[in-house]
Amino acid sequence: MGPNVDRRPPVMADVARLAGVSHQTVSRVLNDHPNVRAETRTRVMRAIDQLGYRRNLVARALVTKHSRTLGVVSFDTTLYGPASTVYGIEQAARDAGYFVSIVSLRTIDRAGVNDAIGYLAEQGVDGIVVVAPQRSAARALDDLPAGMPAVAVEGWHQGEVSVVSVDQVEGARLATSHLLDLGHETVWHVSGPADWLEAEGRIEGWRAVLTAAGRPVPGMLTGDWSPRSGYHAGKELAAMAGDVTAVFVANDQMALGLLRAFTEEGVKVPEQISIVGFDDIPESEFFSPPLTTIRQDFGAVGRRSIDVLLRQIESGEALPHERLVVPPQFVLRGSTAVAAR
Amino acid sequence: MGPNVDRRPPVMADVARLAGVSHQTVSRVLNDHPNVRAETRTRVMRAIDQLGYRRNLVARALVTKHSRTLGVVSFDTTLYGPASTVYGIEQAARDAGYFVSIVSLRTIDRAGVNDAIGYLAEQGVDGIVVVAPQRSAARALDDLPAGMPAVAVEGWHQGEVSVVSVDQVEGARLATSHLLDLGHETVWHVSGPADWLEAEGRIEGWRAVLTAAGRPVPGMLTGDWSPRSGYHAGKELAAMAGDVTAVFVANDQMALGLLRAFTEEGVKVPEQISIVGFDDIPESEFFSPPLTTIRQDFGAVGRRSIDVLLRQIESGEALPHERLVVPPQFVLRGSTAVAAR
DNA sequence: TCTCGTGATGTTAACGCTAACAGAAACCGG
DNA sequence: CCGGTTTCTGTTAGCGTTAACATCACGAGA
Repeated sequence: MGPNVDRRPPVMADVARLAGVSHQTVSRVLNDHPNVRAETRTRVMRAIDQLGYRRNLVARALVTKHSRTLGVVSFDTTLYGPASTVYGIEQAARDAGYFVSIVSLRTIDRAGVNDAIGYLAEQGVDGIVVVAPQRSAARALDDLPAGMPAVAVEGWHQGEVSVVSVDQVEGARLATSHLLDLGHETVWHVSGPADWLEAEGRIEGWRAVLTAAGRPVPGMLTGDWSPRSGYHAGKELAAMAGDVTAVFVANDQMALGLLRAFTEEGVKVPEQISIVGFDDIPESEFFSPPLTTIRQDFGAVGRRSIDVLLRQIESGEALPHERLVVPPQFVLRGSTAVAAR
Repeated sequence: MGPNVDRRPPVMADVARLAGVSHQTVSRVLNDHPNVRAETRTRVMRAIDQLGYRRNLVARALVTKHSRTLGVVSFDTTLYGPASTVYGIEQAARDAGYFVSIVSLRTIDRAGVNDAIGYLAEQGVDGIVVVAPQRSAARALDDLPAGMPAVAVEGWHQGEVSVVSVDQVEGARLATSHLLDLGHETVWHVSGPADWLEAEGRIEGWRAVLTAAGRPVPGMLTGDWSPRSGYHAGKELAAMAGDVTAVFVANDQMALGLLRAFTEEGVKVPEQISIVGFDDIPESEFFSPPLTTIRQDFGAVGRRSIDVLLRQIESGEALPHERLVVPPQFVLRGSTAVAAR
């Protein structure tokens, strides 16, 4: 057989031998070190692609102490919100030259988040993004490994890490005010599950607007984000037909469930009841009627969180904790109308 | 200050010193080597959590040549299908003790997929899953680094890798046959974009059933998976009202667009036109009317692909290429009805 | 001409871990 | 009670890279 009998992938020393230089010179070429003669550089480059050499980032990470990998801990990345956020994170990270290692938790609790963070730390990530939309999960950030740069997304504002999130309270304000402006006496709310920070923020904003306007605050229905739970809430609301004229639903999927229930019960939207959702999922525009909703810019959240994290990593120091808020946007469509009188 | 002045994280040697053993013994404890005295083991364990020691998997990977990390290359993980598949992959991988490093491509072409695979290879992943739903992307698998275990998901059946996918052709058959069984003369089709393997499979199954039944094959409309493109297709179809009585739409999101267009044009579903979708996204059950569709078990696809990949990795050999097919499932709901006569 | 700085390269020593071998202690049957 | 096996532990040598320092050649300024 020929000279390369072994199928072992080439290493730096092989390239060096072929190019007639030392392995350190090869390293310098690869890392764009300035002090390399142009001719030497091309000779090395030629050797590199003659051998099909790829550098071993594991070995590199061992000596530099930087893996250029970021860890992401998330929850049910099947949902539109988390999926979009993680996508934004991944894009931003890759643009900055970082890899992303993901752990998607099935259930989200402090222990689970802690384990995930632990694994990622062992694996040598340079920093961690935790998408922690639940209070219990957010608390896990209190016991991060010392010195590990981290950022929370949609998390809690208190504690030892920076947080990036959409302004949920403001979004709920926009939704509720819009309905009040249309002349509705008050606005009902179908909320997300307890313990979810987003659900809490939306409740807070909704309640604040009603209170400020001196309106009665109706009892609240609680769902679990799923269309099915929205459907059940819709059935209840339909039974109270006359009383209810406006509903702010904590996400678009539940709003779809409401729409379905109302259709079945012969309640007309927006003629009898106005509905505002939250998220602006791609489907919302094509509901019947098209859904008025609050858009969250998940991509921006992902990008901002990587900004914050990389600033921490690259400074090497423990920077003061920031709280970045991405504004939500009101999207007017066909599910809301002036209150009937 | 006390004895640990430096904030450098502890290494194996520190544990060894504290436990009064050699670092190798610590390694043996960590790797569950059988030949360690019980008492020594507990002494080491005590030292480990006294110091808060975590092993450095980078160093470990350098010597073992295994990172226990899998690479995943995917495309637009914001869509329900890819998101669910990636979720399934991640779950299965973690259950098997592997990490997952993800690259989400913005646009999917051969060069992009190749780059992604290259990065992952440098990073030292033990194997790669490519979610390659487009012909062009699937072709990138032809030039994988030699000896790199890999599996394609929703990919092409030909070439040098194993493939796991849902049986698209069969799904389309189920949809089309159902409509024919209801007495419709023929079935129209709104397909996915050209070059997508799933779109092609669905067209093939649809056409096969019509041909086999001796029915005319109507002209086909082409969308891009988005609700909006379905909406446009719906407008066209509505204009041909009398002629069209049944439509098989290549995914649920486009079906939603059709539904919206039909509502606007006063076309009643299912009374005037029956519709079958594809995917069974969580929203479909709450469309108006609830959508009859074909369910894809994305989770199963993810799990099977990890099975195949790990078998390759752990055997260490180039196994024969498999083609695993996950059956689709017909879901009857309210958007289809017996043909009007 | 001599020195000194600078640029280009080479040499050596880590990084933190596991593999491979070596040695010591304990156990066994004849 | 002795050779041989088994069980436990230690020592040494890498894995493939970069950092730090050493070396060498060359040209500029005195």
